[in-house]
Amino acid sequence: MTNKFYVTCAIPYVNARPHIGHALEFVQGDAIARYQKLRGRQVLFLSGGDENALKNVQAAQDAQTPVQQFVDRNSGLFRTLAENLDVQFDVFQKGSDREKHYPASQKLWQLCAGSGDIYEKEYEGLYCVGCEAFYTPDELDENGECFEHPGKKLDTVREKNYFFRLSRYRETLTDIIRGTHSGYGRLRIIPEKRENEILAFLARGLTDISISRSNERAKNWGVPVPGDPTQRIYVWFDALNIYQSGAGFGWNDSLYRKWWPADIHVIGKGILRFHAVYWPAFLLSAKLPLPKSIFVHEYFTVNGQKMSKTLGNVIDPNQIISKFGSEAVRYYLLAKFSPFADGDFSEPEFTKTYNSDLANGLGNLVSRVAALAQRLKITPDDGKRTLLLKSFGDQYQFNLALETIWKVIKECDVRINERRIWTLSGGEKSAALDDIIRDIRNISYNLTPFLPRTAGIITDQFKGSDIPKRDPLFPRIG
RNA sequence: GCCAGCGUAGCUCAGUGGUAGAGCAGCGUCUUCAUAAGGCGUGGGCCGCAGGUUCGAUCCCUGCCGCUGGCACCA
Repeated sequence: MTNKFYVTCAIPYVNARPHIGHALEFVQGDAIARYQKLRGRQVLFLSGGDENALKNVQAAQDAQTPVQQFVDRNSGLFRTLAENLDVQFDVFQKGSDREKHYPASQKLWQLCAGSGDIYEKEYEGLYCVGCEAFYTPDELDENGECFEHPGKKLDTVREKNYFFRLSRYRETLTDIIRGTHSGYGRLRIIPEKRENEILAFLARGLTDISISRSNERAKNWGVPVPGDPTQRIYVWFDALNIYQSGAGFGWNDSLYRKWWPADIHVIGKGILRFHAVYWPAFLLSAKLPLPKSIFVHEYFTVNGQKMSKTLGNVIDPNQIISKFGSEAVRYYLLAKFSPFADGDFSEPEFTKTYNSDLANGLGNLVSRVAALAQRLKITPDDGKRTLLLKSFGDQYQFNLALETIWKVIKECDVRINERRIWTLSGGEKSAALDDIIRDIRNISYNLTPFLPRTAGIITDQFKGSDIPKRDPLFPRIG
């Protein structure tokens, strides 16, 4: 078995600021990356910025900022969020990077073209000049006009585009996702309900998709189509390829061969089709290896309502982090939600969780044991560890993994009470504490993927024979 | 409209063809080593509604109501 593990987070659109949903995905990806490191694998963890979309150009115009400057600034916001959460990307690949990403996308295009899967076709659609976008009839109101610009007739526009022969890959993709293909390994979609959704989608048949835009429509922004300076590569064909371009594709073959294919793509449910159908189809066409799995998380509501700009309830994760600390945010996001169901983010619930689990649970246990251990000789850390999370790597159910760890915390509290350790003295007391401290060392070890900073502090505090008393890890709030 | 899933204690959720479970919140109590923390105990549920199958259904089937997701070029 290979010992490398390549994990990606989705490449966020950088036309707006990051919200709490981005924080969730970053933290999930980071926990997976750190877990695989804990298991001894060499890990590459990537995200990036989807910077070539037309929406970025429009948002930049609204902000009266040059496009490159705009996407650089907004990409920076996502990187800052990652840093604030202790999410350590090894690579943050920008889509506007002309040195690595542009040639990588053009290479993918040429490989697909070489397989005969790219062809020219007249595209005809209803174009709204106000939005500078095409619409399908069902996206319009009863007057056949777009919702943003009522009263404005849409134009029927014809344009030459390049199309990708997606239809050709329906059966192959179905077999690969089912795990019944003879030549390719299974592309696993987690959880199963999302796999079923994709299989149902494939069963209905596929039509070819447009993968380029005219310079005019693309506002001269994006990766030029190889051999046709009048067209730009459509953002989806281009953005997915960041997973490869960030790992050497098109500019460093040995690096690419070391890491590709991705072991897991962490994504939100809204972009599943692009990852489970389009992306593997592009790779099949290019005769490149396919990713091994796709982890699909769901979305947050805020106090019971959908997050939206118009409602003004978009949660800025940086504010929550500065109020509660990054470790508390990581804990809340990972422990208190099923990754496979929508969850409601509310600050009162956050505070409750913080106090009961982190302050009263983990933090208090660490404090009380450190106090009990004062002026005693404790058996130093022997480095022996038990991985409590053996089943975690299958489905990545962060909430269940943390529940398992918190059971051990509870058991420690119970043992301290039952044995009334504070009434013991001398060797009896040291022996009883040795037992508890072994568990605490084990807790911190198992906590590493989820709360890396806290795990580090506890490991350091409990490594020697003299255990220092320190300030509370999580001071109570309220 | 069609397809899939969900609807269980105040809150978040687990669960099984045979007297309903956990965590948090509440209440009582024990304890004092600890961040007024910890342990133990306890109250509280027509298991969405209406039928059906069954000796027996929260769990299986049907219908209805409510919510969520999918139904192609929408990050």
